[in-house]
Amino acid sequence: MALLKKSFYTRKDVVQISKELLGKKLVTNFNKKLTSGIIVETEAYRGPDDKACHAFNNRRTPRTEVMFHEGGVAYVYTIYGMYDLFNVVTGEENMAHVVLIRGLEPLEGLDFMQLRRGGMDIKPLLTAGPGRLGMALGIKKSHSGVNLMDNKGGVWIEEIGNKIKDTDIVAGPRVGMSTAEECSNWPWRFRIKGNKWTSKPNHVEYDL
DNA sequence: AAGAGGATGAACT
DNA sequence: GTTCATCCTCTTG
Repeated sequence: MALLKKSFYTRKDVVQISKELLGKKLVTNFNKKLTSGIIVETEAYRGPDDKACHAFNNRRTPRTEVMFHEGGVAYVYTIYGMYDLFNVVTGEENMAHVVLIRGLEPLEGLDFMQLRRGGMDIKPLLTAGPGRLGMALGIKKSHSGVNLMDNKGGVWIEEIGNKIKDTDIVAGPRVGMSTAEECSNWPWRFRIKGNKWTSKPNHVEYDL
């Protein structure tokens, strides 16, 4: 097992990190239930100048506080009352940069994922979409702030030598940005081209 | 195949 | 009281 190191997470360019997270292996291990998958879709959020980010303009609240932590921890929050979305905190301390994980290709613990998803068949709907993959992996809001660079918190990310080339990545606008105006058009949503385990594109996408 | 509406709760104003 | 970085089910064509 090769855990991603701090030097990966603390770089300044959250968009670059978003692209590099594609092809990495995300693992959870709660109560001896090991589940894992390849990250196939990500979305970048940049606090200081990104209206779509919870921490826009460096706004600190009890919820966003963890985003200002040094890179390498998890940021998890509940949306619409029912879904816990998993984000990776990046950048140096006091930089509110995060990457939302939106799609996962299942690798291990498929049976646990199915159980957590109500006995659903093994098909893309099992883990395509941030709410779905959070549920399949058993990630909850209480995991916000856990360290991703060791396996003590039950959540971590591994390097498995699966390098994704720029030509295998497509970019597109982000989702759910009704109040974010011009920021909603920033092409900061990345997916592995042709991968079936991602959520559906909502707009035109283009090659890098 | 595509769209509408409901479920549901925490954070913020 | 309003706002959500969502998902699921039920409807229509």
